Amino acid sequence: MTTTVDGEKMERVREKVEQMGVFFERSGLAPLTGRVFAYLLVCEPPHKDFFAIQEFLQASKSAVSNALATLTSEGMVDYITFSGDRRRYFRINTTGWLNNLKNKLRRVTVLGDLLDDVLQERCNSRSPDFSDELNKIVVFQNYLARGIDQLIDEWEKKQTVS
Amino acid sequence: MTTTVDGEKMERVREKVEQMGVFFERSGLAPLTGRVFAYLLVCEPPHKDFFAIQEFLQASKSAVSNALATLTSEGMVDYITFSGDRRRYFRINTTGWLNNLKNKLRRVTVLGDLLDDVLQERCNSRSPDFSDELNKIVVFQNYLARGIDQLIDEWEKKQTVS
DNA sequence: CTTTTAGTTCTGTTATTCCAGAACCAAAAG
DNA sequence: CTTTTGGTTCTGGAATAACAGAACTAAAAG
Repeated sequence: MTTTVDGEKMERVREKVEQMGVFFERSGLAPLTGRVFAYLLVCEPPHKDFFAIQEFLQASKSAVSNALATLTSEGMVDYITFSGDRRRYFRINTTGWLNNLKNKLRRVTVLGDLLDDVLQERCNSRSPDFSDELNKIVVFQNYLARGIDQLIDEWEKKQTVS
Repeated sequence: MTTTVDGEKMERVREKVEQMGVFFERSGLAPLTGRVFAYLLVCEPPHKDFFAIQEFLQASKSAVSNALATLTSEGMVDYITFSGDRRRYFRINTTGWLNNLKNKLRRVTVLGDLLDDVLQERCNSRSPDFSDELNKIVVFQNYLARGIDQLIDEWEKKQTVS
């Protein structure tokens, strides 16, 4: 029996998937890939087989397959199986995703490194004022990179304790 | 007189522009827009007029114009003028860029907020173990968001002192 | 061995992004 | 007022990304 309450919940889920889908899209995933990930985050139970995903998102097999392939290769999704059922039940890989998030955060060093090269090149230029301001940004980036690394390390320490 | 040394320097500049251009591209800018920004970072002196940019990047007027328009509207670039010369000399707006970087960093809260909604929806679901892991990610995100905010605030405090 | 199922890979189409070229505009110079 | 200069806006095309559909594969079921 499908009640009105279920229907409303369904509607909220759909909205959530679109909303979060856009977020993941903006953070680098293809539109459908983002929505697959979003769906796996909000669906109940939190693992779905290929067809259920395809059905919910009204997408083609190939698109879903590719989306799941990139997500699994990124470590953000994996799957479980149940004996006597050869379907794969895809789900969020929380630890993989977390590592992903951490790695992205640690990548704040990159800009600082690039700018460091620029400063090397600029060291005897005729515009020291600009170099100074650039240097300020380098310092800021390095300061933040260090800080973020430290935050992550501390958090990991806390995790191993508890 | 163009010496070999100048030529080598020029070559390094070109490489740098491509390299950094890719970086800015990956961080959301259109390819040419990224290279314009990269060029303004490495060029000497660090301000160039429209034609110089166009010339260096071998791009069309419209493309350069649009690139500069988006960069200025983002506050990452501005321009100076010199009396008796109606050209605009475009340059990196270091403070605007820094604000940009800060704002992007502060946006780490977004994911946490989105996931918080998901957890609300999940609160009486049949898979508390997954909810727990999701919650762990929410906590991590919030922890980091707070930490980053604090890092930025502290850095700003240091700046006002000196 | 044949068929079905679960999913992948290949091929082509559609949509979007990115840029070039030309028309256009405003201000300054002649 | 006309022309030149510095730049913007509009229009179309080429490259790329995202997806659909069909062909394909491997394993399981019959």
